[in-house]
Amino acid sequence: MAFDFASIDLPVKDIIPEVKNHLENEQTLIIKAPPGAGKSTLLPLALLEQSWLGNKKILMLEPRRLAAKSIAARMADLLGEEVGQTVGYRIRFETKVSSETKIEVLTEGILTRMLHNDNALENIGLIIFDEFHERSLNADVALALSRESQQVLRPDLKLLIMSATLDMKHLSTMLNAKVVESEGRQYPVAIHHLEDTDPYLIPELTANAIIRAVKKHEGDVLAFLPGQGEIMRCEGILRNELPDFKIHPLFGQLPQGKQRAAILPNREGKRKVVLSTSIAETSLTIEGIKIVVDSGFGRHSEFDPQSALTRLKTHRISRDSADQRAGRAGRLSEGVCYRLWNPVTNSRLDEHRMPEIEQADLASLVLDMAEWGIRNPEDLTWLTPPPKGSVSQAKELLHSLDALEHGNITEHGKELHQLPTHPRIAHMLVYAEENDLLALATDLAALLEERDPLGKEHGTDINERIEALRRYRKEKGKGKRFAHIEKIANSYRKLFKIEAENNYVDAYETGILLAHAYPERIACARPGNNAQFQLSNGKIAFIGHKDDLAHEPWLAVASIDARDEMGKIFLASPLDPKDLAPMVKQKEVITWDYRDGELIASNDLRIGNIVLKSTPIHHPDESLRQQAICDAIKKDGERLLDFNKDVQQWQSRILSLRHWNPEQHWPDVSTASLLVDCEKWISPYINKVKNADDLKKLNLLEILQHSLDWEFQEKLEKLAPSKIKVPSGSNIKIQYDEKGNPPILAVRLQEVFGLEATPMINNGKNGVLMHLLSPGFKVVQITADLRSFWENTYFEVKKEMKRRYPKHSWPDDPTDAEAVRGVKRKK
DNA sequence: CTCTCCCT
Repeated sequence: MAFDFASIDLPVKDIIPEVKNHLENEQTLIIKAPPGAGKSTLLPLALLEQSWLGNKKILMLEPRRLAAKSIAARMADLLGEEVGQTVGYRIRFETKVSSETKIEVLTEGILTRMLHNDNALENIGLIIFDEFHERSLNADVALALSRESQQVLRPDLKLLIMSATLDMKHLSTMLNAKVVESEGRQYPVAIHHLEDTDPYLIPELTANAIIRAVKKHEGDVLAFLPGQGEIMRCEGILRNELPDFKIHPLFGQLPQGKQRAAILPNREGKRKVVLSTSIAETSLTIEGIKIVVDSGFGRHSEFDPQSALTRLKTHRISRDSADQRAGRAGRLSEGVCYRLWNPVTNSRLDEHRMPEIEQADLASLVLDMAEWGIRNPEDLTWLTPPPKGSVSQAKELLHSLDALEHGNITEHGKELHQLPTHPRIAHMLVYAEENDLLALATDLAALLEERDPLGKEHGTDINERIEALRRYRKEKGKGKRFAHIEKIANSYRKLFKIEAENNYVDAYETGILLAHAYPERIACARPGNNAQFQLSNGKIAFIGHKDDLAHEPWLAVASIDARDEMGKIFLASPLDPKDLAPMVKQKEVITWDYRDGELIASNDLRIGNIVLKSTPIHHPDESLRQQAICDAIKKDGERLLDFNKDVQQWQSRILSLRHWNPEQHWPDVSTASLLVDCEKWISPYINKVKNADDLKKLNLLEILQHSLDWEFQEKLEKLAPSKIKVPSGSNIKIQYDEKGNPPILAVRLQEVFGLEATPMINNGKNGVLMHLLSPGFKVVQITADLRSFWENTYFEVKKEMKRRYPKHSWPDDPTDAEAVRGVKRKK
């Protein structure tokens, strides 16, 4: 285990003494180091023989399997050893460690597993989080859990967080940790901002920028575009415009051979242009790039807790992503980067990429926590807490899979948690085990977890993929894609100790398995709507007209993009409705029909939102009826109820007081919060309501006034009156602002003759903003200080008014004159 | 009728 640091020249070497020093005394430390500093290989080796480590091990977390393996290999190489001796690695279904191993490189999800087996991580002395700036869900979970372990069980456990660009302040405050900063090894990159692109013109404008850049500069080009579609269009343009260049697309779905061709230096001696998705930002490195062209857009999936579906979104990238992309031009020598956005847009970019936890499916996380005995993930300390909506969706799903009961993990839930996969797939595997369908389920699990091995031209039937996988297995075929999937399927078979099956696939068996993994995605053809389906979660989805599955009456959907109006189905299987019998529920349903604006009550047989049979009910249960009305109000109350001007003023009066006098605790009567809690105030008034007309007729102002405590009602009239009496005798309505801005009193100038100063409200604490109007109700002056107006500006205004309204009275001393409503003739 | 990336 001899290792000579003197022979190595990497920037991170300079900070090693400082890091050692801090770790002597501190439990948690942050290292900020740009890529290329050498931190991932040198630091763990440098820390091996620290006395505080004793004979405990170092764990280092990596976001990707490939990185975990190659970093372990590099470290072993530096020690002159094989992987598995001093340095080993663990990724899912693959472990290379021995009793000698002191440094284990893991992918991030593995740590959570290890923590479950040994909460205290007894033989671990240090956990290193590499590439923490990527903020993957698993890294955030790993940090939260190891912090918990450090605080509760293992005060001697040390944590080292390494990151390239990150919100260091937030991180170091939250972890109460010092930051050590290292230089990078990076050549300067000259950055040029061009004009903003319209997202629809990305391929054309990127192509233009590339064509101009290759004329001005030497070297190969790497361009970042959001996705496959844009890459193909850009490629088409460049093939015509730059015939002497080698053009390489690069994205995840591309076969491995073509990916390699894009990454490796080309032999033909032609200059090269690589058109890539964000895959080249972190996962793949292309050597020899001197020019980066960045469209400024990327694509990512967003989880919608409402439907438990994800959707792909095209978004502007964050500044740290943009910097990382630009840095790709400066790895070997000086470079240049063209950005398709202007300096103003640049100043408005988000600083950091959004942490995955904010927009991910949290089912695994919530099950993990439940296994730890943590009922609410919010109870842990998070860098970014998991969003409430996603947490409650996850809980709901886990309850429906019988993994949780009243928030606690069940025996079935523990069984699911044991399996190294998403709870949905685990649930499917357990069902398969009980129904003798495991061989099929393991093939299916592997296919569901990985990228679709077949292209779009193959349609959406997942059974075609299973058959292709089985053919591959039987014929010992080639093809990297199926090799990868077969490896995972095989790992699952080993787990369950079963043999592979290579015979034909019963599509209905696939269907019922999928229906167990994705019960809310059971789909029933919509009568009369070709290739459209009603999903059990309420959503409508469509499939290509020419697709083999387009005419199936029932589908079990595996993969779907939520879209806005209608989801698009990517993978599914035919389904035999007879198999669904155990999932059919009888339910009395009362719903608000938004189209006709009335309540409908029926006794239904349903699978989620798919109605199999419906019998009308004439006298529905009163409490269900009321609940249905309240649900409708919650969803669409702003339209269903009569929020007229008077109601709005009442709301603004209270909201203003809420701002002005926080110590009085005025209730939040904004429309949104009223609707959320509508049961509390509207219930007594809706027992006769049957339809939209009845709702509209409710006197909302009266109802809301009654909902207020008597004390508040009185105070409201005193502190924020709805009207003010002016000298002319008119009662003028005050226009309050819901944000607490000064309320407006719009009144004709002549009606306030004799009023010396601005009227005050809220016990004399707040003045109104006077909009003084001409006799024709045009604003002639806005003032918060009436006295000053009379003394200064009035005479100017008077001149103008006299000219335009000569028949009216415009006295010289307005504070002493008689106020008038209409025309008062001059004497 | 636009499919990013990654992980137990």
